[in-house]
Amino acid sequence: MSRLGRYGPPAVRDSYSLLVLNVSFRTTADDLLALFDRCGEVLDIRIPRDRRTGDSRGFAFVRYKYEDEAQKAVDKLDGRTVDGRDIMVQFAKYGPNAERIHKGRIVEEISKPKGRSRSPSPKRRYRADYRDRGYRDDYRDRHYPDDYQDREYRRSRSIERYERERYQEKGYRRRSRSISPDYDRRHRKNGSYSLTASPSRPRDERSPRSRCPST
DNA sequence: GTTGAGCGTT
Repeated sequence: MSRLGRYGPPAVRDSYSLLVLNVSFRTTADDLLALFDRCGEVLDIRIPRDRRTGDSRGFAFVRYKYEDEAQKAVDKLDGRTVDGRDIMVQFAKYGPNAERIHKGRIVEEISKPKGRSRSPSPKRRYRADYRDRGYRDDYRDRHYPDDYQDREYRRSRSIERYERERYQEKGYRRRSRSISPDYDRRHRKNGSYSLTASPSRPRDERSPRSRCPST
């Protein structure tokens, strides 16, 4: 048991990970570090990115060293507005937290009645969904776990809507031979609109306020 | 350029 005091890298069981949801897509780990570091000793912050696009998925993982600091961060930073979005901080289902954490969702399976009519997956996703959206066979050819496809499916929903609206809008413009004068003015350089105004944003320095006051 | 329920890399 005694490893001469050398425990190696910080194990997960020795740290407490927090899940930060509702994070803006452009929020980086550095931004979160500036907030969470004030509440305690942050070991590391990881922001999972999409394997295809590489963009942030909208959530991050903040790993604290002590539970009391992590709990304080949840109580203080939970609901705080970051980058224009109110983030949601809660314990992640990982490490020692997964055994005790009841926030967000029930991890235990005791709430699963067997006698009652079980409710299987009401929504069944076929690969046709991906093909319908125009995805290549390269992606569906790979064997991903159900969890992975589930996540990808949820993410693709927003993209699907965006592409659909964009396509419909374009088709409408195309079909419409006669363009309304408003459209012409909007796309005409003569009509200076605020949309093309110089986005000179004053670099407002961040005010280092102690979000987590010392006990 | 967009979107918004959730659980992750070495």
